[in-house]
Order: sequence, then structure tokens, then C-alpha cells
Amino acid sequence: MSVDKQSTKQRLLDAGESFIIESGYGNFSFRDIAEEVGIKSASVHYHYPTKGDLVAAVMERYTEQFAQQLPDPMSDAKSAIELLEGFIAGFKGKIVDQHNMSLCTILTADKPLLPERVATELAQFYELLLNWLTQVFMRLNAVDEAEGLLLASQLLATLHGASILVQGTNDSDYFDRVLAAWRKGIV
Amino acid sequence: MSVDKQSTKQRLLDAGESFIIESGYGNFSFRDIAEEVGIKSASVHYHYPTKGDLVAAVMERYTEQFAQQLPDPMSDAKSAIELLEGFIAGFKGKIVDQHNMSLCTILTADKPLLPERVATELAQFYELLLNWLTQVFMRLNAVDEAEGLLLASQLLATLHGASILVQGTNDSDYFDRVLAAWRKGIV
DNA sequence: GTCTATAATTTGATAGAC
DNA sequence: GTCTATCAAATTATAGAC
Repeated sequence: MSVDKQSTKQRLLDAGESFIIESGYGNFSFRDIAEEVGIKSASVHYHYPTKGDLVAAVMERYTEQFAQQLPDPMSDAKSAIELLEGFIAGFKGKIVDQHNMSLCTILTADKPLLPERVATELAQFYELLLNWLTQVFMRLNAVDEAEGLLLASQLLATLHGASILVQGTNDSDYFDRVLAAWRKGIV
Repeated sequence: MSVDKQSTKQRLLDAGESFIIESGYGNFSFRDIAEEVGIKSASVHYHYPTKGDLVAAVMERYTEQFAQQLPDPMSDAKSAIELLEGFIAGFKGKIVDQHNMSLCTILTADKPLLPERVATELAQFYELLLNWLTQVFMRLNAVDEAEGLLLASQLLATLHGASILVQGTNDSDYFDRVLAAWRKGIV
């Protein structure tokens, strides 16, 4: 009934996610996190003993939230093309509107620094996205799974690559340019 | 006549480039660089007073070398399609064979940390690649510059995105999957 | 759960001898 | 050009009081 006050753990994960997106895995400290949340760094260690524990929890929550928010690819009221455009729009929101890169893009670039279990969670996140997109493409084009995976891989690469072009050139127009060219290929 | 011994500066740039690719901008130290080259960190500061100076020099050399190695897009003995496949093969060599991400992908992910002048050099590097690819696509498809830029943007995004999928999933097969789907669109 | 205090290490950078 | 020596600051992490 009452609006729950966010737990300290939730706020630590929020802060951690923001800092990773802005600075990568290796470029923020427990003090940065603590300051953002309004406690001391020793208290952060109480909730997440090591930095690896914190980032693993961030990635875990991110995957769960993403999975929950994806519609069923086969039985949704939306058409396959609407599902794809929804996925693309969600990505564009982060990249262009929020001027961010996605959490998984940043963590992938930092992969050699990641604790093993975070790298594993990252790979599982990509599998989740690719499975979902594969099913949507199978439905869209009535193709088999191998062909659906090709198309899924290309779209996911296109989106991640678009975010790199936007960030690297500092010109957000590249997002629509990249997707316009992609759309000509699939229509 | 004799083989020149590599200057200390050259070797510092080599080490810097390797460390950036492996660890990003913020996750290696002057001591790491010094150890790799076999001198002390104070001596690194003699050549490059600050870390920004070092990374700017790495990026500058990278852009120069890349520019020098690109064939003339219009008057080369190779066909447009051969030029594209050469470009793709060069990228694949880094990503798949050397199990690396490209220097510019990593620096783009770290962009909020970069000194202003490094971010500027990074943007110029992307412009260089996009200009070259645009000319090749104009030649390939006899399209105007705007259309050539669309195709150039898509290929560059596809390649960068493919490198992220390969690194993130730890499965290098994704490189060929992504490019197979891309080729179906342009042939 | 949060704090103060602190240990042990690493960082970017400088001064000055050779 | 390279070294030794050093600094001030920041880092991850822990111990123990409240």
C-alpha cells in the first residue's frame, strides 16, 4: 500500500550501474558509490564485500529486468515487425536520448578486467537477446533457426555498432543512418 | 642499411597501445608501461609527461598508420568489392585471429574518461574510415554521397558490433554469422 | 547497518644525481 | 635519457565501536 522506500542495496545497484555506464568497470571506486548513495565506503563493503560482488549483482539484476520486459516473441499481440521496432526503439532510447552506451557494451569492452562470473553473466545476457531475436525473425520471415540466428546476430551487431559510431563521432545522426541502411536490406 | 633499433618512444607507444586494447584507458599505469619496455616509470614521464600525452600519441600514430595503409579508393588496381573485402579481412584479423578488440572500439567505450584531445582524434579517425568507405560504396553501387555514407555507416557499425558479439559471447563464429547476413543484404 | 579509523598497496607525477 | 627516491592522493579492504 505505502510506497516502499528503496533499500540501500537497490540504491547501491543503481549507483553501480550508472558508474559502470559512465566509467567502465575499473574507473569508479567504492567511495564514489558510497558518496552517491549517501553512506560511507565501509558500509558499501557490508552489502557487497568486493567490487566483483557488486558488479555481478548489477549484471544479474540487469539481465532479470531485461528478460522480464521482453514480450513473448511468438504469442504477443504485436506483429513480428512491431516487436523488432520496439526492441530497436528501446536501444535507441538509451543511446540517443539518454546519451549512454548500454551496460553490456561497456562491460564487453572491459571484459579482460571482469571477474569470471561477471563475464559468464555477460555471455548469458547476449544469449538471451539472441534467442529472443532469433524467434522473432523466424516468425517474421518464416525461416529456420539457423537463418533466424544470422539475422538476429546482424541486428544485434548493427545496434551495438551504431552506439559506438554515435559515441565515437559524437554525432547521434549515425544511429538512424545505420538503421536506415539495415532496413533497406531486410524489407 | 642496418636495421634500426626501435626507439624508446616507439616501444612506449607499442606498450601503450597493447595495454589500452587489453585494459582500456584507465586500467594500466606508467609502471606497467615502464616494466614492459624495461625502464623505470620516471623515464616514461620524460618522454610523455602525462598519461594524456601518451594516449594522444598512441591514437595519433594509429590514425597515421591506418591512413597510410588504406589504398586509394578510386584509382586502385583492385575492384570496389575487393577493397571492401580487404577492409573486412583486416578487421577480422584483429578480432578473430588476434582475439582483440580494436583500439578505437575500446577508447570509444572509455570516452567519458578521455582527455579532450584524444576524444577529438578518435572522432577524426572515424571520419577517416567513413570517408574512405563512402567513396568505395559510391564506386561499387554508383550511388550518390549520401547513399554511400549510409552504406559506409552500416558496414562500420556491423564490424564494430560483430567484434562486441565475439568478445561478449566468447564465440568467434559470430563474426562470420554477422557478415554473412550483411552480405545477403548488399549482393 | 552504519560509522570511524586505519592498514597495505598503487597511482600519477616531480626533484635531482649521474 | 635513465636512474633513485620520494610525495600526495586514491584505492580496496578490514577491525571494531555504536
